[in-house]
Formats: sequence, C-alpha cells, structure tokens
Amino acid sequence: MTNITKTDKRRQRVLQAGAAVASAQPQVVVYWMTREMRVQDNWSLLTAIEVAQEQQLPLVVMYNLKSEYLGGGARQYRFKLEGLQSVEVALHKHHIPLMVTAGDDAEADMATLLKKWDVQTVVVDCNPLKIQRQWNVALMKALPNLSLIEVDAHNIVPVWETSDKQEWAARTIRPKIHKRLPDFLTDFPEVHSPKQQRLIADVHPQPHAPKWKTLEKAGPKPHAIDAEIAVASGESAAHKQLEVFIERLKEYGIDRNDPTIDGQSDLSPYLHYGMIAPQRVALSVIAVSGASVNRLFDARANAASREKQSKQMSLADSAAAFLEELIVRRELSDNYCFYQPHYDSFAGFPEWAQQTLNAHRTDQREYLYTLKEFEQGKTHDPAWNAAQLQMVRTGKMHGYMRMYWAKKILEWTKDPEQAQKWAIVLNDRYSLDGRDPNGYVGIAWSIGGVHDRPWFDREVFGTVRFMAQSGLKKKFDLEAYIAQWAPGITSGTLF
DNA sequence: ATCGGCTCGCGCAA
DNA sequence: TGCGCGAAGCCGAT
Repeated sequence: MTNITKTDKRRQRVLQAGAAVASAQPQVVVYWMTREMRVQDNWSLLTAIEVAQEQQLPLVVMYNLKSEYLGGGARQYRFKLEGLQSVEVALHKHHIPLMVTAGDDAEADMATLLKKWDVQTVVVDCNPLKIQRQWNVALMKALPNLSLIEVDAHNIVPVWETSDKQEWAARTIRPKIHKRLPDFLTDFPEVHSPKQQRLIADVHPQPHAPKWKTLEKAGPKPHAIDAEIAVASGESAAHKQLEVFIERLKEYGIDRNDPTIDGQSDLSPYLHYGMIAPQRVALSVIAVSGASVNRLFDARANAASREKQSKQMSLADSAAAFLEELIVRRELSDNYCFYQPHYDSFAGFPEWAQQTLNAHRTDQREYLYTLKEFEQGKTHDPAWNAAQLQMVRTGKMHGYMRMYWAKKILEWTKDPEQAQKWAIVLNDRYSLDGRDPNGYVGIAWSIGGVHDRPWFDREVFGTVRFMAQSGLKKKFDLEAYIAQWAPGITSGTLF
C-alpha cells in the first residue's frame, strides 16, 4: 500500500464539464455514493477526496435512499440501510460526514442542497442501469454549471476502457480484459481525509447526520419472509465473507456447480451493493493462490476440462475458475447494460434469437402459470419450486439453478416478453443481489440467447439453448436439493 | 460412458 | 474468404 498513488484518470469520465460562476462560493465537494457502498478500496471516494484536496474544500458524502427502488422490498432496504450505517461509522473516522436524503424526492432534495452549498463538483459512481443515467441527466439539467465526474469503481478495467462497443460473448471480451489487467489490477491507496475536512464545521447549512430510526420506519413493510433473511450487511461483513470463501477456495472449482453444497463465494450481495471491491476480491484470491495473474488465466482452460472430468482441481485451477466469473463474466454484464439500452427487454436479444423466438411464438405451451403461481413456487416441477423457494427464503438462488429457473419461465409463459418481465420481477423482488446487470444478463442469456450461441431447434425455445431437469439429475443430487427447499411440494405455508 | 451433430456469427488468419 | 470455436446442453447412436 502506498499513500501517494493518484487515482487513474482513465477510471473517470466527465459527464458535464461545468462552468465556473463568478458569484459561486462552493463550500463543499460532494461524493454522490450510489453503487459503491464502502469506504475502503473505493476509487470514487478516492477521486472525490483528491478533488476536495485540490479545491481546498471539505468533502460530504451523499446517498439517496429510496423506499422503492426497481421493485426491491424490505429485505433489500434493510440490507442497504445497515450497509449505510456502517459507511457512516467508517467515514466518521476520516471526519467525512454522510448525509442521506430519503423518500420519493431524494434526488431533487439533494439537488436543492447542492444549490444551497453552491457545489461546483460532484463525483458519482458509474452504474450502467437506466435509472442512474436518468438521475444524472436530471441533476445536470437542474444544475447546468455543475461539474459532474463519473468514476467506474465497480469494474477492474473500466467499462469504457475494456471495449467501445457491446461485446458478442465472453470469448470476445476475455482477451480485451486480460490485456488490460496488468494496467488496472493494481493495489489501492489508503484513505486519507482531505486537509480541509476540519472546515466542515463552518459549512452552511450544516450537513445533518442520518436519522436511522426514521429512515428505518420509512422503508417498505417487511413481510414475514423478509425476517428470515440472515445475511449480515456492511463492509466488514463483506470482508468477513471473503475470508470465509478463501478458506474453501480450493474446493470452489468442483463444489460451485452443486446446489446442495455451500461452494459458491456468496459474495454477490456485497458486490452488488459495492460493500467490497471486486478488485480487492481479485487481489486477495490471487495472493492466496500464490500465482501470477497470467499464470492463473492460462490455467482457465485447464480448469474447465478438469471440471468436466470431475477430477481434482488445484488451488490455482479453482482460483482461475473463480476469477473468470468474478472478472470476465461480471464485467461482460456491465458491458451489455452499458452499451445495450434494451438490456431488460426482447429488443436487446441478438438477431438470431429474436427471429427464432418469433418463429415459435404460437407454439403450444405444455404448462402456463400466472406470476403468482411462479412466485409461490406452485408449478408441477419440484426442482423449479425448490429454486424459487430457496430465493424467497434466503434472498439468493444457487447460481447453477438460476439458468434452469429462467429457462423454465420461458417454457411455461405465453411469450418471451412476459417470461423476461416476470423473471426480472421475481429476481429483483427476492434476490439480495437483484436489480443488478448480472441479473438482467443472466435472464437475457437464459431467455434470449444473449452471449450464447444457437443450439438445435425445438418447441418454444427455437434454437435458444434448452435445459432439462434430467440434466440437473446428472450433475448433482436433485432430490436432496428439493428436500431442502421444497419438501411437500403442494404446501403453500409461506404465503 | 462417450461422441458427434445441432446451428450461428465473430474475429482472426490468409 | 475460410475456418475455428464458443456462458454452464440435449439427444440418439454406439
């Protein structure tokens, strides 16, 4: 760790240049935290600190807490609120205040404050989702003289640096990411508050501390099921989970595709909320696996073939398999949402998939379920119900089941548009890591062939890859999985 | 148990 | 212009 590392300009984009106004007397620089809910290893915060230092102003961190955000409910709100509380504590050590604006007008309220403070510079997290872009546009419209700087603190290689277009598949983005990793997979500098931070006492109006009790009450009403979610939130919980995962990293290569085993990293809620930096996770995994990045990526193909044969995998093989998912596949998701405005609809599917799905529009569906039947896990298929109920009860569905789950929604719904819509609704409502590019891309892969290739033609799916329950049975003990999550398939005790 | 075919198009070699 | 190959599979032949 070095203290003098300057943040890399290539991680930044100027969304609005801003214009110095003669009468303006800016009192603070603002970091608008949205996607990166952490203090350590956060390029956005580090950039904001640098800007504050340069402008000789204290820094204020702001967060807009909406009670409704992209169809999330009480479980996500609770997770977010607890994460924010730990951000406040961590920021306090650096004398940086956190200010939360809440409610439906949270962004507008923030804009009003920015005006009062004559704020000239705001640093904001890069999030490729449409809602963040709309917020950015609204802010720039409200404050045309504001300088708005976007920082990609989520991807190791910034999304606009990796590629200037929507990538076709993992194989096309992989070499581009690998090529840039030596440049961007660097260590993080430590956080030091700006020298002017002591001046925060003179700022008018004073940024006021979040009233956590009030914010808690303002959230969505928790359902009985939400109370069962037992995932600890916050930056330190995220780091603790990373330690837990690293202990079992060697087994990851073999265990991750077995939904009856706790073999996955379980980091995705933390990655989604930015409670831990993917770059930190990558650095830690590489450090313990005792190999260089290049050596690890060379091992990727090797690991894939060993996996097929269910052979022993070394620590390096497992690390390579994990880094492929953590970096290549996750950053491919951001690439898709960044360059494809229709990332959550049929229009975003590749041409061949749209054609084949259109050709099979009128195919007879063997089963048709309502959204409620899906939601309550009341289909004829206990494997599907188990996956759904695992998600409802725990806030996460095993990664291997997610594909099967989404493909069956296509199979048992009247058309692909409705299937995609419902899959997104359910994932965003029940998964702690919902409302994320990973979720939208996973669903688009399953239903619309995004990042996939065509396979043989069949009813409903056309040439979009099909998955059958028999495939699950071959890979793991399906009965054990069903017994764990959907015992007595007809009971509807949850709802 | 294992293998080829299914089926499309990107990206690179030539 | 040709060709290899790919986000996690299925199916039937051997």
